[in-house]
Amino acid sequence: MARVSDAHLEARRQSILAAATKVFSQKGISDATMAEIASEAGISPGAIYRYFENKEELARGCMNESAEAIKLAWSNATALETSFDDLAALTFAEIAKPEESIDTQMFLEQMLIAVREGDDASVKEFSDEHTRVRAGIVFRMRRDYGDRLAPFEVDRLAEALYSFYWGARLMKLMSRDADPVAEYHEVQKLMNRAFGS
Amino acid sequence: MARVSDAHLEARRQSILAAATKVFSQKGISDATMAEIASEAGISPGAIYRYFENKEELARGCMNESAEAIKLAWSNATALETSFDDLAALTFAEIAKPEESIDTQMFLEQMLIAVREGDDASVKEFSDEHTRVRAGIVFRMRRDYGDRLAPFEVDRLAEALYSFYWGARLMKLMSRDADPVAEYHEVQKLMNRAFGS
Amino acid sequence: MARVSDAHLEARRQSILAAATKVFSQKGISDATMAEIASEAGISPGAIYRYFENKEELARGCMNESAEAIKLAWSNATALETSFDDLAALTFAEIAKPEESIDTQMFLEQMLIAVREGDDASVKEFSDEHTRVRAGIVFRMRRDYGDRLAPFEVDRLAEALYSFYWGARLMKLMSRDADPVAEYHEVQKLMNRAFGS
Amino acid sequence: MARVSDAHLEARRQSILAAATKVFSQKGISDATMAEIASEAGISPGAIYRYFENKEELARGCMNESAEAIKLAWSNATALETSFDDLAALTFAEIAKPEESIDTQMFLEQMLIAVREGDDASVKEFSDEHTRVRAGIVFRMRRDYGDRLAPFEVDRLAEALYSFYWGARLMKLMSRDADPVAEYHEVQKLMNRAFGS
DNA sequence: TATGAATGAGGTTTCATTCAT
DNA sequence: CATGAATGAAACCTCATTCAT
Repeated sequence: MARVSDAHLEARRQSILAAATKVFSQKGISDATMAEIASEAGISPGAIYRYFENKEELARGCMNESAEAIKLAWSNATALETSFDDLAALTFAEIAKPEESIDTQMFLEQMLIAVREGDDASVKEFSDEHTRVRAGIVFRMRRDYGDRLAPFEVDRLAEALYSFYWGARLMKLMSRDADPVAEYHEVQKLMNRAFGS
Repeated sequence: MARVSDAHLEARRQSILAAATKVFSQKGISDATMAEIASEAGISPGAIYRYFENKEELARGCMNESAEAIKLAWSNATALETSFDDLAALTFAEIAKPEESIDTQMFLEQMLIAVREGDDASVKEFSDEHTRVRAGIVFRMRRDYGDRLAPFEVDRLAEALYSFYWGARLMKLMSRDADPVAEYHEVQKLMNRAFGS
Repeated sequence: MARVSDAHLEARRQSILAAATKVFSQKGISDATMAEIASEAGISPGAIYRYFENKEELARGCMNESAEAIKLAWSNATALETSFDDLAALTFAEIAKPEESIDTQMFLEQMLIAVREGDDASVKEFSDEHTRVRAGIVFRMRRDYGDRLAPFEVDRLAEALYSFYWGARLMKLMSRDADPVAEYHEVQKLMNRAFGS
Repeated sequence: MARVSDAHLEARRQSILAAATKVFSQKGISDATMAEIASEAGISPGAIYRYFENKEELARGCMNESAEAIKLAWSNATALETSFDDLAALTFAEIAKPEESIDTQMFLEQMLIAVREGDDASVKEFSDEHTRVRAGIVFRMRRDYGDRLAPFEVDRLAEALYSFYWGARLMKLMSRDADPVAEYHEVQKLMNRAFGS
């Protein structure tokens, strides 16, 4: 079965990742078994090890690539023309999607592991990403609201908004009734009135 | 000998819970071992089973009892005289304390487990508690801000504030630089301006 | 089954070592399985790990303690009054015993492993022991043969005799017909004539 | 295409054997992997199976072919004109070469396996070879020393010398400081004096 | 009632071997 | 003929739980 195309290999890698993500989010990383992931992926346990060094690396590979677009947009990299408000609305709309739950779970679990183990490198990775996103928030707020932000410490306000974002993800994970879009709508009103509009 | 025994038993139960909470939050529930918890509690592994049916029940027993005071205060049960703003300030000050991290971790892990396992009973427990706290927020906001809340859907606003609270806990867990008190201060300004004050 | 006497524990440790030695010498260290050793010792696989960190340490624990007496005797430590010739005769008589085979096998295997892995610490341990024994040979030869050794480099002669000793063990391992005692008898004659008697 | 193919095949077979010998002596037969041997040989794991039935046969194929010349010389087959002393000196000089270590290791490991497994056929093969070499020693000693050997049981003396030879190989394996040539030099003096000369 | 030695199922990982390409 | 991806049977080791003391 040698000399399989690179595309085939990549496809298999992805199918393992998909299977792993599914099983990890159902059982948790520790309690998920490689055998179950293999079975879910339709291969043998040993085969996984041609694609991933070990369980830990497989788990790392499952890390949230999905919300990549949103993260990129905020990180100043793209979507510079989009208004703060539009991008925020889009972001909270994204959370509301049910498929986001798995990513939220994976993120939380990986984050908990990193925090527990004092894995500073991983924690810093999370942290840096947050910093970039918050910088994007600050940039857009200043651009869109200008002097009206004068009474605020914009950095901390951005931090609060980012906290709100993650909290909303968390609440959505726990409760189907949570409505991130509606929540943001109220915060939006709050800001509009506070900034004078 | 009954009552003395009972006191003893309860004390030991608590010491096991304390040890378990410490170890669980360091290693995660799955990776923590009963032997390590026993050693931390200064007893033998076998003894734990006199107090808890098994590891799972022990983990359940570790559920965050600590922020009980704050939760009670919001749940309308007490502190009725305290203003929304004061109670909120107090609440965010509480998060900032380093010892809160362990509770945050325990909560997140237990919540993740409940979500994964589709353990609706546990999820509902979390949910109900959130509902009570949100009701407390709504009650205090209405009382303190009255008509000025007219443009808002207060329930959703309370939901947003509660999301913000949890998000702030999450951020604090990941980063020592996170400053929940400062974050809330900005949100406070936001509300003051939005509600006219 | 707690609070077992230290004697009981030590007895179990010894029975594990005996079982391991048997299985290791039958299958080789790599191919022996912990399950088989456990079964041979009449316990469960897990129990072994209360007595030995892992398979490697167990193998180390099996190292030849049996010929200890002979080694000590040569190492100048004791038996100072015994003549070179008597001690040598005793030593080769020891090799001839069938139970020595297992020790020879264990020694060779452990030595091969150490050499392969470049485990200098272990190799040095073997080496140091050899050095001590050779020093004992030299000491006794000088004492017993005095000036008659003048034409010889006694250190190298001792080295040769020690090589001969190990070679005789090796031959005995491979062939039941090998007769270390008879071999030594010829060497003895060689020495007697060479040293003038 | 037959003959060209055959040459090719034989060349590849030899390169696999060389690779296997190297890896086996580094890791031990059990711990060496077919993948590593293949990689060392510059081919794919699957290809090995065209040349060798399985790992065991490959290991058997690695058996010491190197010291063949020396073994042949002693086995009376050739070098009949060489004196005992010259051939012995040559033999011990050979051991001193560093590349001999690998053969010594391979021999010991294979021998250990044969002994363990009660593989009488293999053990007999070793044994027969030893018998042939010892016969060569006896032949040459009688020829060169004649009546002066009268006081000795020449067969056992030859056995002792052969043991010494293997012991010297063993010592050289363990210690760079071992000096088989110097060892033999002392034994030579021993014999010269013992045999009168 | 507490102890801690023992159990044994089960998890991760390795690797000889096969076989589709 | 060669390749190397895949298999799947074990192996080592862990640890929740039990129970004799």
